[in-house]
Amino acid sequence: MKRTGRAQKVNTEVRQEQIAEAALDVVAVHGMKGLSVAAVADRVGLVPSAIYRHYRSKGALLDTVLKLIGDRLQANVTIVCEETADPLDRLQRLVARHVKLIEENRAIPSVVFSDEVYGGSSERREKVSGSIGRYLAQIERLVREGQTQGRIRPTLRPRTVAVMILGIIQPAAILAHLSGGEFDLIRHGREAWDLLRSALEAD
Amino acid sequence: MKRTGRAQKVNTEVRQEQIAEAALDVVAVHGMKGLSVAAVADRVGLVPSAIYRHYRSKGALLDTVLKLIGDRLQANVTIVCEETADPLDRLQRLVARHVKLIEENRAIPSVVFSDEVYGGSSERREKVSGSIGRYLAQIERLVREGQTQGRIRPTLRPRTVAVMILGIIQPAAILAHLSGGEFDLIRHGREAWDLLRSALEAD
DNA sequence: TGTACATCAGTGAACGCGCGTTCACTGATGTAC
DNA sequence: TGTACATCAGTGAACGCGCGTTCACTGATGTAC
Repeated sequence: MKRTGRAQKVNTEVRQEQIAEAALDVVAVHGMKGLSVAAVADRVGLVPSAIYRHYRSKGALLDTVLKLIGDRLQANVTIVCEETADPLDRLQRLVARHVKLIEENRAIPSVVFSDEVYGGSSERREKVSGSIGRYLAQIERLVREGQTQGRIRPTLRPRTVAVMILGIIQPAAILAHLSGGEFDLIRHGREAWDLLRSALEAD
Repeated sequence: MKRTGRAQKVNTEVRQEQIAEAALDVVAVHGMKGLSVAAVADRVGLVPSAIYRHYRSKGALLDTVLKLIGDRLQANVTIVCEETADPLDRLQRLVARHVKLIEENRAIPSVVFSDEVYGGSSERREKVSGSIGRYLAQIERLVREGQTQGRIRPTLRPRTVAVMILGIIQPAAILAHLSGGEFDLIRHGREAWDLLRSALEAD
């Protein structure tokens, strides 16, 4: 990542997005500990102080990255709802997309569960909490639809099911990372969903 | 946490444990970001440099804390195996104990999934990976026992089930923390286990 | 039982590194006339 | 179409804070004789 000569001037809105993406890349490679302003700047081909032309602070950059991630999760919900009408199929596809999103973006768990969020300002924690809450609410909605249509057992609490669906993906993502890619994320997603689905389906 | 006067001299082995416990406390209250040598020393009633009489470095302290956590997880497996012989009951009790352990020790997820482990030296990551791997292996063993006894469907892959059991607890723990204790961890543990159990049981 | 010495935990001052952030300056690009 | 000026992204040096770590010193406790 050598910088040679002066960087080209680029419109702030474009740079902001470049920088946020670069931050995700840096985390994917070097982990949250490696997420320094210098590293991000380097990746974009800028000097560290240049970052401050586009973000008020490192925290503001982090907030943007978090929003980016939240938006992508939300987008998946929209997409699967367009792909199929069947609630169980929607859930199945959502799991698959979530797994794929994390596979292609190894940085996501690191960022979302980082100390900066997890132990940081209550404001940032509340924002992430809200983001996850909205995602869960969408899943619950799908579950309820399935119950209305008699496809999912009506005695199940939608929230419990929604959190269990997160539970298919999250530990798997962490194991995949810790084990250095030895763990088969996609396979687990498929098998765990099949198992959960059999428990959800109405007789 | 005022220190008044010189601290009492205490045997190293005792101090080491005090310090490790103090570290867990500090993380529980202030998160991983708040885990400084100074904060830990303060909690024990020592001066920061005194920590180095008992640990070679902050990293060595962290390793001890990780071992402490790993040991407590392992202990739960031993206990539930003594409490009952039925594989499904063992698993159920293990889930309950795991949930309780995290409820009483909010620091655990913060430490285990911290950047220091997650993005840190591969050596530390491998140690934690091994710890979790061993825990999973124990759960798999219980699942296999259940299958041998015809209580659990033989077509299920033990590893998938084991990871799903982690998946009951882990996202719940994170939600509980992020939402500021609004999320009912124990209730989720119970309901999610009931749902999973119905999917596991042989007809 | 008393004395001299070794050991070892605790102390406080100081160091140094990493890193986020600031600031005066540069130079390119767009705009007004 | 050309000139003067304003705007704004990029630069590099410097600052300062937090924090892990070191080190010479202290003083209590245990041990040898």
